[in-house]
Amino acid sequence: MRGDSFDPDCPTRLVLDRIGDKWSVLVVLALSERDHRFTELRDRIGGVTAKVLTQTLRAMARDGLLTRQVFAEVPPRVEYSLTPLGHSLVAPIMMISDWAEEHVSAVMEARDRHDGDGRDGHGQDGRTRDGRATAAAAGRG
Amino acid sequence: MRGDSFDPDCPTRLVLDRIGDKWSVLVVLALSERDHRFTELRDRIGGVTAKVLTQTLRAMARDGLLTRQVFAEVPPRVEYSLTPLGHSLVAPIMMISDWAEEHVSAVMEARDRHDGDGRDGHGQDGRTRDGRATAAAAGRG
DNA sequence: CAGAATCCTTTTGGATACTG
DNA sequence: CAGTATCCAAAAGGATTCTG
Repeated sequence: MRGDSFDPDCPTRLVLDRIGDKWSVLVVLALSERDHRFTELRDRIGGVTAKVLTQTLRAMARDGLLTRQVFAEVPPRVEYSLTPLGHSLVAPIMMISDWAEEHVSAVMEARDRHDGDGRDGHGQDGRTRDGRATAAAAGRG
Repeated sequence: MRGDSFDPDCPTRLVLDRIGDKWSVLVVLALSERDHRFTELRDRIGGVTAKVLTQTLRAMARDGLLTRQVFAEVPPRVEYSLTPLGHSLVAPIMMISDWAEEHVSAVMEARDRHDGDGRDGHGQDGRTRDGRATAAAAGRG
């Protein structure tokens, strides 16, 4: 048995929440190659605001995925790097990322197909279009 | 080169958004073993409301990850099953799920450590506690 | 059973201004 | 540079009620 990600009380859910955050994924990917400082991360990821990036980084640090090293220099410098735990997450995340990049066109096509589908039908979901799927029509009570 | 998940304009982001949705992950896991009808899914996943599950399923159907087969019976029956595209997502998602279940304790410990850390310090982020990290303190302005 | 509709609370997240 | 603080708009998400 693989587990109880299905159990809402299982802490695995919390972990999935963190991984499920899209920014976390991008942060892991960015840090997997080299460590970055704050602005580098923000610049690299693009589309993320300082506030959200800060939140993401804090949460990830709290979960032991990365460390935050402050250099008391002027101008200030803060380096973020993955912990071993964070590194262990790189491979799984890369698989997701790879999947996304590989199948993005298929998804977009499916989306177009679905969007343009409502024209002739009433936008249900295929399959019932020929009425063939109406099985039995009985139900036992 | 592995890609531009970093580019906010790249549709890969949209895909990551969908995958990043925690409910989608659980739906894929549930459907990876057998197809489910609506209530089965809701029951299995637990913690999800009908509204949110519906939204998730619609979005996933739109993206070609699953199909929704309506049986015109009474009582109504709707079966959800993964498409080949959806099936191709199972392996990557299982890796994530596996990671979560394997490292959940490490994450929780890190979280506890971090939470209890603020007692003696002022809750910054370690590393600077011994003042050792203050490098150079010069900066060339 | 499988949702749709409505309402409402909570969370998320962006823009802006400010700080050490 | 690396954030923090504040305000505010948008979206997510839950509870409830209703329907075919």
